[in-house]
Amino acid sequence: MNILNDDGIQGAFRALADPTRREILVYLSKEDMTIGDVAGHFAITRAAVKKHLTILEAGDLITVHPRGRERVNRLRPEGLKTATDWLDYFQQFWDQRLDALKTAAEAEERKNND
Amino acid sequence: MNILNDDGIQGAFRALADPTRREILVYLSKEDMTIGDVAGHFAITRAAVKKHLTILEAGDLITVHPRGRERVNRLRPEGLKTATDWLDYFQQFWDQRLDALKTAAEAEERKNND
DNA sequence: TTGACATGATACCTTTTGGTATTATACATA
DNA sequence: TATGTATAATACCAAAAGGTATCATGTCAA
Repeated sequence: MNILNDDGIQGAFRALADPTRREILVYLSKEDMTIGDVAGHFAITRAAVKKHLTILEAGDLITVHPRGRERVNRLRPEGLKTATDWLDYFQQFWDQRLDALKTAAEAEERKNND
Repeated sequence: MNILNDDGIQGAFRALADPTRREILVYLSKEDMTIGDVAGHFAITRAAVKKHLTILEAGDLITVHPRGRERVNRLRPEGLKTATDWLDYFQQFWDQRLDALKTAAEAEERKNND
């Protein structure tokens, strides 16, 4: 239970919950981008993009690097790993239980399909 | 971009965004539970738990099986795999780019730390 | 210095979300 | 059948989320 309550997980999953933010991560996976660059790919205002980037930064999924009057947003793979690690906890006993769960579920189905 | 826009991803990540729901998933990973069972572990009402379970079901993270007057909630590992697969897309080029990103980032740091 | 431009910061609006309270329905059992 | 129990379904509320509009700030360049 301690492993699962690590701090940072909430920020990461919160940031990942929005489709626009996930799409931003895809863009940033290919190249670093300024706010303007990112906003160019969406039909929302720069201010809205900025909010998304702030949430992504708060979730440690990106880092922001001032460069002159611009701010370059860069993917932070380690942050995404936080979410991956949490889900991997489940994978551990999927491997153990997946078959058992499946057969048990199917047996239940047959039993309950009256 | 198509792989990443698969349907179901939004439901899964939306469901995972709430800490109570993630904790419910941990409980369900150990044993199937009725709504009452789950509610027994939290300080919120049954109705609130029911809402969380509805969202988890909508995200295909659990399945619900009526058994008499009870409803048994069961983890659905395949649903969690939806989120894992999406994150794995990033892992692919972490492996390719992680070192490059790190060294590039450190170089940027040095360049920008005036 | 002055102007253009990229971003930051608020204020405000609407929708969604997490929660409670309440009432209704279904079912096991005495 | 009557009754207690498990869940369903609403209605409602407060807070958070996603968005726009607006104005301030900082920086590059002429």
